[in-house]
Amino acid sequence: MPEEQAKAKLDDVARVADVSLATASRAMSAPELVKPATLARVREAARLLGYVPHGAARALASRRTHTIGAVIPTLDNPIFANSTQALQRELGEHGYQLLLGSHEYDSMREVLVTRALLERGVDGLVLVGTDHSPDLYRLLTVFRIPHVLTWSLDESGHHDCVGFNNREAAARVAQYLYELGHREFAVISGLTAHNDRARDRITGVREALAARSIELAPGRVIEKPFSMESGRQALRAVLQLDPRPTAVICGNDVLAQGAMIEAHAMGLDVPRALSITGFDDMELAAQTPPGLTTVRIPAAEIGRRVARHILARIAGQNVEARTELAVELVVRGSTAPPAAGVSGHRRAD
Amino acid sequence: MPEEQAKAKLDDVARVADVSLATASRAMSAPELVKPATLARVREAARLLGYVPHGAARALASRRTHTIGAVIPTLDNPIFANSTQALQRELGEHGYQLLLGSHEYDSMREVLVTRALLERGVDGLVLVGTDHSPDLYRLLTVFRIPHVLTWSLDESGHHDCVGFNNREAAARVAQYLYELGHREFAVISGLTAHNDRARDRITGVREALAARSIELAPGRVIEKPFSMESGRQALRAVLQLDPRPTAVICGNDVLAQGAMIEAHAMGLDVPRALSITGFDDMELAAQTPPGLTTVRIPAAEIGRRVARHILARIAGQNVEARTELAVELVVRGSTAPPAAGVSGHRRAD
DNA sequence: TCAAAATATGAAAGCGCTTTCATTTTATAA
DNA sequence: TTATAAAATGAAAGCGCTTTCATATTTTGA
Repeated sequence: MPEEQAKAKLDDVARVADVSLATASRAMSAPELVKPATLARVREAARLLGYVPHGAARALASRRTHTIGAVIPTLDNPIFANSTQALQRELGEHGYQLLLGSHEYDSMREVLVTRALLERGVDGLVLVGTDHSPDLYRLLTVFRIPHVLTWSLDESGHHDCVGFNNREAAARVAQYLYELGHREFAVISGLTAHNDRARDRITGVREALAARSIELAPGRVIEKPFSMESGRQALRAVLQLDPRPTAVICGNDVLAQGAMIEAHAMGLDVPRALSITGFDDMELAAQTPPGLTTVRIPAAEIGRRVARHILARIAGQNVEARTELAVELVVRGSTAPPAAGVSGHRRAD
Repeated sequence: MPEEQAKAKLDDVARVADVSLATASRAMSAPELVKPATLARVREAARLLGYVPHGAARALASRRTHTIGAVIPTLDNPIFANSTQALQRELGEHGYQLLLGSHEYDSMREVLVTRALLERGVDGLVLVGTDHSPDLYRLLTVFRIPHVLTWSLDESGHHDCVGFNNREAAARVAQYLYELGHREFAVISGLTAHNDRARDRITGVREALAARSIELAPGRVIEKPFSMESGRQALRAVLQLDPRPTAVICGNDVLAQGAMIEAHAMGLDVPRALSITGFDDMELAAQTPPGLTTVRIPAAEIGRRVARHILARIAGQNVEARTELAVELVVRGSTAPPAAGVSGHRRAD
C-alpha cells in the first residue's frame, strides 16, 4: 500500500515516470508543454503514488497560492453568510479556495486579520465596505494585491468595487413611505461605527426627507447591534418618541423582523398603525406575514461577481473597476398609508 | 518611504538589525532564544521595513501553516454559519486562520474540497458529520492530519469528534410529544443523502415511537431541502396524510418555521390544531409567536470547542478524543396536547 | 534528403524561510 | 581569577516545488 509510506513528492513521481523533475512539474501545471505519452506516464505515476502537490512549496516557487482572502464583519449576519457562500462556491469552481477572516465590526481587528491573510499569501483580497483603517489601506499599498471592496461603491476611485448605492436605496425607501403619506419617521439602524453601509443608509433617508422638508432629528435614529432582540428594543424606544412615528425604516431585515415581532407583541397593527421596512430581503422577509417591505440586495450575486472580478484581475484581464448592482424596492404587507388622523398624535391606550 | 520598494524579507531585516538570518528568524518565531537587546533591534528593523513574514516560505521550512481547514455543507444554513463564525474567531485568537470549503451536501465535492484544503497544507481539518466518502477517509489516512468530526458522535472510535447525539435528541422530542398525548406523527426532514444528522434524527423519532408501539411509516417522513419554502410545501403534504398528524417533528428550525408559517396561512391554529417542533434553536425560534418548541444546539459552543480541540491536538497535547455536548429540549408555544377527539380524524372545514 | 524551425526535455538555480550543528559569548561556580 | 556550564549567535543545508536556460528530439519545408 503506497498509503503507508511517507508522502510522495514530485521527485518520486518523476522517478517512477522516468522523467526529470522539471518535466513532472510541467505535467502537473502546464500539461500542454508535455508530450501526450510522457504526460500519461507522469499522471499514472502520480495516481499510483497518491501524489498530492505541496501547496507551500508550490506557492514559494510560483508566488501563487490559489487562495483568496475575504475579510467580512461576521457570518452571523445571514446576508454575509449567503454572499460568502456564493463567493466560496464560485472560487472553488475555478480552483481557488477561500481564506476567511471576520472582524465583528472592530476596525483594529480588521487590520490584524487582513495582515494574517496577507501573510498567508492570498492572491487576492475581498473586503466589505469602504470604511477601513489607514493601516489597512497601507497594507494594500505595500502588498499591491488585487482587491475588491464590496457592498458599497468606492467613491475615491482608488479601489475596485462591486456593490450598490446604499444611500440611494435607503432614499428610495423613504421616498416610497413619504408618498404613502407618512410624515413622521424613525430609523432603526445597525451600529454605524466602522460601517459605511449603515451610515449611508441613514444619510439616504435623511436626505430624501430633507428634500421634502422633513427633518430627521438625531433622536429619531436608534442605533443598535444587528439582532432581532435589538430590533425589539429599538421599536419600544421608537414608540416613546413624540410625535410618534408612523413609519420605521430599519437598517436591515433582522432589525425589521425584531421590530415587527415587538409591534405584534404590543398589539400594534402592522401596517395600519405602523409601517415597517427592512433592508436585504432575506428569505424570512417574504415569508412572515404580513410580509416585509424591504430592499432586495442580490447577496449571492455579489459573491459570484466578486469572485469573477478578482479572478479576472489576477489573470491580468482588463475588468471594469467598478460594478454597481441594481437593488430593488420590494413592497409587501408591512407598509401602508398612515391611519388617517393618527399621524403625529399619541394613540389613546 | 520603505513602502515603495520591493517587499522586505527576513534577510533585509537581519541586515538592518546587524544580525544573522538565523537570529532574525528566531526573533520572529522563538523570541525567548534571543537576547532582549538583540530582539529589540530585530523588531525595530522589522517595523522600520514594514516586514511581513512570507507564509509559504515559512510553511515550507517549518511544515506548519497555522491554517485550519473546515469543510461544511453550506453557510446558507445559519446554524453552520454561526458555528463557523465561532470557530473562526477562536482560531484567530490563537493565531490560526480558517480555510473554508463547502460541499452543499455533495459527497464527491466534499472529497475534492478536502483535497484542495489538504494541498494548501492545513494543519488540521474540521469536518461535519460522520457520513463521508471512503476517498475522504483515505485522504485522512494518507495525510495523518489532526481532524475532528463535528455535529455528530463518531461511533467507530477512529476519529476525534465534538458533537451530540442526534438520535437521542430527536427521540426526546418524540417522547415529549407522546407524553403530551400525541399519537399521530409526521416528520419533515432535511435531505438524508450524505447527512447522518438528518438520518439519525429520523431514526431517533422512529425508535422512540416504536418503543411506544407507534409505527412511523415511511410515508410519514417528508424529505425536503433545508429551506423555509420547503417547510411550507412539506406541511401541505403532511396535512394530506390520513389519519392526519397532530404533531409534526421538523429536522431543523428553518423547516419548522416554514411549517408554522404555512399552518398559519392555512388558518390552522398552532399549537391547538397542530403541534410543531424544530431543531437547532436559532434566534428566530424564540422570537416568532407562539415560539417554537425545539432542541437547543450550542452551535457557537461547538465552534469554540472544535477550535480548542484541534489546536490542542496540533500542539501534541493529550485531549479527550470524544466530546459529547448536551442538548436541551426547549418547550415553547408551538406544542400542546392534541385537541380532544380530533386526533386521527379529519377536521371538518 | 537535410537544414531550419518547432517541440520536448533536463540541469540547476532559486523562492524565503527554519533548523540543526558548531562556535562564540556570557554567566556561574570554585 | 579561571574552568565549566549555559545562553546566544552564525553558517549552511534544506523544505518541495517552478522556471529559466541549454540541450536534445521531432517536425517541417524545400
